[in-house]
Amino acid sequence: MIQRSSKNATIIEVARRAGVSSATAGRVLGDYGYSSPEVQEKVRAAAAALGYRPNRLAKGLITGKTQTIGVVVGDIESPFYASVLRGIGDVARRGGFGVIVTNSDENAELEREAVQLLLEKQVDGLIVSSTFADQPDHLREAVAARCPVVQFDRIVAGLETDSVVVDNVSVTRSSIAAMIEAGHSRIGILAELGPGQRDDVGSFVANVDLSSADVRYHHPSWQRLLGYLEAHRAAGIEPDLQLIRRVAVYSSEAARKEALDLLTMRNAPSALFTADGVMSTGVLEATSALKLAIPGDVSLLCFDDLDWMQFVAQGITAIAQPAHLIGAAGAELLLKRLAEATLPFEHRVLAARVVERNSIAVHVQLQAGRSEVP
Amino acid sequence: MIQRSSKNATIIEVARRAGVSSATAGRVLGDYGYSSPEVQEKVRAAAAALGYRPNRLAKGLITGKTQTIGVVVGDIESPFYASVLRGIGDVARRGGFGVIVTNSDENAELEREAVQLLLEKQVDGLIVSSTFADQPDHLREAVAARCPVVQFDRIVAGLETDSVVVDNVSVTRSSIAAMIEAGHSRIGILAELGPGQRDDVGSFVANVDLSSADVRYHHPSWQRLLGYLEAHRAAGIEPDLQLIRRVAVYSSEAARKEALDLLTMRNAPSALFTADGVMSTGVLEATSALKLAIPGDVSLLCFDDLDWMQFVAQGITAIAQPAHLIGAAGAELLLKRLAEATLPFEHRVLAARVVERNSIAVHVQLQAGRSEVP
DNA sequence: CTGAAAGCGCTTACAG
DNA sequence: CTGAAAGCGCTTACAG
Repeated sequence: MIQRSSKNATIIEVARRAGVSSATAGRVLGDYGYSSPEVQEKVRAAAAALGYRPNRLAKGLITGKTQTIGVVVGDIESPFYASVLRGIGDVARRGGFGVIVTNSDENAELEREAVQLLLEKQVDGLIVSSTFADQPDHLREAVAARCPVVQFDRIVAGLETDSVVVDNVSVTRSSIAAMIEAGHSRIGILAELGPGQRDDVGSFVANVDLSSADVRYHHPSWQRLLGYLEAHRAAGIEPDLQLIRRVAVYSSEAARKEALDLLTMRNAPSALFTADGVMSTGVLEATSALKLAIPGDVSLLCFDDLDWMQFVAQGITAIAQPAHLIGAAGAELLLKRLAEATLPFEHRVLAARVVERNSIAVHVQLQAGRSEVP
Repeated sequence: MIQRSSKNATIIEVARRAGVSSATAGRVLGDYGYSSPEVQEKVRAAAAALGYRPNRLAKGLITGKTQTIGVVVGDIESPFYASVLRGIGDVARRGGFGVIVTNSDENAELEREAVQLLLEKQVDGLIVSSTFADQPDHLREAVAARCPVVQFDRIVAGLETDSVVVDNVSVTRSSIAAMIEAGHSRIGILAELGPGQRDDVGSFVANVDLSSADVRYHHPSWQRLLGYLEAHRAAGIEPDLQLIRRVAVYSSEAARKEALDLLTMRNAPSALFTADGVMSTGVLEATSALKLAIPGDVSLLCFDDLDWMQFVAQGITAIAQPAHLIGAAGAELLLKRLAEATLPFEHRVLAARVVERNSIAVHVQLQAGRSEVP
């Protein structure tokens, strides 16, 4: 009969009931050290009778391991982060780890507080999409405290951590190349291009070294711009700065305005590339206001970190980040490092998938030419 | 100068450096008991110099409080649960709590393991959407171990817990009433109606006591059927069992088949009510296959626990659960109980919102009549 | 207001 | 293979 008392039985009580020392009871219950089969049976019986439940706090205090991963995301409500968390959670469960999740709201101070809390809770490792560009002191502290960190989506330079990102440059390059091949020569790009770069777009376009390793530290939307530029240069098309729209803030309202301006300009683009889901939403609002059909009047290719399914449902080609895999890969890297601290740091690059409706290839779906804007 | 050593300083080292006892250092750092201003200053300086970071494991072990909430959801990737988690996370942060999140995949065994893990980690309380109908032993154990539980979305009967749910019956009743008022007399309903009821639909319809308090323990889709029934009875319409479709599984594929059958039956309904987002997806696939317009040929009202925005974007009226508020309310209830264990248990019922595009009212948007099915 | 001592529930050397 | 003792990093009575 399992005892359902209010306070949980301890190893000492189990030991007393089994007639052994607490060290021995600990060995069989904690599954370490040696113990004879007879003793094991007695202890387990006593534990079951008392409804013994191990206290992981005490174990963590003594072993220095809590079997807990701390995660910092921008906003758990965003489909991208939710999916990443799913991937993390699956791998963590298999490894017997718990996951503490915190939202940073992409806010520096909240991120710092979150990391602090997680370190105080003695997490074994941290998986973070950091909002910091220059001052990642809190992450340095974590590393210094021997708490391994895995970065994903965005990478802060100069930290000794593993990382997982999507190959933004190459997947954008090949997708834009397909648009060009389909007959588009004037392709607009709408991207946040917010943080992480001091340059204005013009000097970025003029000066960026496409072969530099620093590209990995650019924020995703800048990397996507890079892929856009590479595709144009490969095709011998000089990119028109008028077609490159920096929305600067992560807001569909701002994107809508920029898109309206882009679509009604003289010599308007025949196709649009949006660097993320919020930008896409802005474009859809703009085309709806202008009564333009998509696809048809305008071809749209959407790099989506939000809910790409809704775009695909509308016949729009979307580049879907493997968000679930990002999380799983991050957690795998972390668990690997927890198992063996001496591994060299790993920078894992995942390929995004191009997703289309009815399996129509990108270059088929895209059409050159569009009707006049009213 | 902050020391960045690999192992963290303890209260004992801070005390030594400050020239006080560890008890005193603990008092000022832990913000409890008395200490003179001079001592406080010395201790704080020493702590800063050593880069002291409190170990919450040790504190938790001794106080019995970890400042951690455990949450069990079906799937963090679902927009409904993600939003609930956002609400929980916000309230938890304000209260200085961390949140450990686990996915049950609506699987009994995984849910049991998750709760077990959370209890071993000594969470202060649990917020759970349980998949269990009859055997919530794991939740009983939690309550017995003085770990307060808050249930949401679905409620298991017979547990001494707080709970937060949406008022499924009344919001469905009034929405269906609006459909009836708009001229629909044959309204189809597509609902999972899976777990939690032994009855078949016919005997449920015949026997259910609408005024019974047990209604709160029905699963959401059964409650929504109840609202559907109430609206019909209030309007003096005898519900046609042919129009009530039990999909039984939570699958859009199954919903699509059922919807196809419903829409092509003799005397087909002029309007459809779908009890959740997966059912809605199935209906949209079916109407698309039949080349029916929505709204127009068919009026659709969707009770959505998934991403209602995409339905609204298509001009469909949706009933949106206040998922964010569900989470916040759940966390608030929990924190309240943690502060004062003797409160009576609370069953909080939130009203869902009816969301429409362009503020068109439900009864305007719904139109009677539909074209023939090919 | 401060300190010495005990203890939270475990695990870890170290003897036997 | 088992037990007595020490200790993880804190907090809590209890004296002073």
